[in-house]
Amino acid sequence: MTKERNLYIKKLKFIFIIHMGRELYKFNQYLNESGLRATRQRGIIAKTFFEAGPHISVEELYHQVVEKDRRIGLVTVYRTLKLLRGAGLAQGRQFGDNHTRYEKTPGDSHHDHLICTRCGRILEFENDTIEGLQRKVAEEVGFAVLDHKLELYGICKECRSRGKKAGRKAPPTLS
Amino acid sequence: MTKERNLYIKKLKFIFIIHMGRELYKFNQYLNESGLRATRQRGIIAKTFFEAGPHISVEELYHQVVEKDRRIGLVTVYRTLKLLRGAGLAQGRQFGDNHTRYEKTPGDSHHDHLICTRCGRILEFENDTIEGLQRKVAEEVGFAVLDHKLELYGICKECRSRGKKAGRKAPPTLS
DNA sequence: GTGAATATGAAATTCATTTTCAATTAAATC
DNA sequence: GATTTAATTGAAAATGAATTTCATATTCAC
Repeated sequence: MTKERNLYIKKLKFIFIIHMGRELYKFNQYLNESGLRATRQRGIIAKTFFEAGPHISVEELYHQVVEKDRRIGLVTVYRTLKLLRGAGLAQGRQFGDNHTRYEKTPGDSHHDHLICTRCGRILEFENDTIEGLQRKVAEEVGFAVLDHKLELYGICKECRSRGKKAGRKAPPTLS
Repeated sequence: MTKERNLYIKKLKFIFIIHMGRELYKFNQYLNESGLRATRQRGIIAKTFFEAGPHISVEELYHQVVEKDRRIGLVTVYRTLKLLRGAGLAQGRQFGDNHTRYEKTPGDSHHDHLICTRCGRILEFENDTIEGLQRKVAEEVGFAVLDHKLELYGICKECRSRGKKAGRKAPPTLS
């Protein structure tokens, strides 16, 4: 009976890991390798983070987490985000509004941001030519680029057409 | 006697303004136009700022200011920097180390940054081709760019050659 | 010189984030 | 399954960059 039971438990674990998702699996791997615990709270927070839209703030993530488990504290969200950063699964970004935004670390790709200063919307883009030129610029001064940030601030398409509709009036406040 | 005296005072003011420097003059203009006072503290702080090296932190600016006038408080430095920003004469920058750096707002030009993650040195660069491509990328999605930030993080020339000299040893700590 | 209103410095406060501490809990071991 | 160890948690406290409050000082128009 014991062999069958162990086999049954192994099957359960296997199904659980498959069901978990790749990023969550990676996070658990990181925890194990680092001698850290895979707690319920960390699981919920990480899962919520990986399912969240891009550029989520701590406050927002906390709200989403609390909907799943009311006992989780804000501190634990901060701590788990720090771990996710350490695991290379999350990156913090600051777009000048005092609220750090978190996004999943891209795999092998890298993207940059267009930030609408009117409505706060954040768009992503990629351009290989720009990235190549960046590398070239850096090499000219003997600088080895490891990472970069390119942020374009302006008015998005929607706000622009909204501005036209409003005519000469002040644009709507979207604070 | 009164006419000669007024003429003499006008001459003094003229010489003072010439001696002041262009940026300081602009700051004073901004203060006047805004109905704000041109105080001794603001003058010292602004002058110190305009004479300081690029990418100065608040703490550093405060230290330099205090060497000129010990009675000036840190709060006044913050306040004056805020005014300088409002006047379009200063810009704050965050390179991810929790210390806002301030630099003079460039006239009609714009520059970007190379940041050495090892020694903290910050270099500036400009590349018109990249800027043109940025504008093009944005236009493709109907985005009107007003401002941008391009930051390249990596290892500077000096740290790279220092790394070679150190051979297999850990590079020197420059914190 | 006068006086209204801005500005200052010190202390207090705010806010995003981190640390402390007592209690809880995950996971290794038996 | 029971025990043990040490990581982890949540609440409260603390940190640090930046801002606000408040009584006093100061600028600048008249």
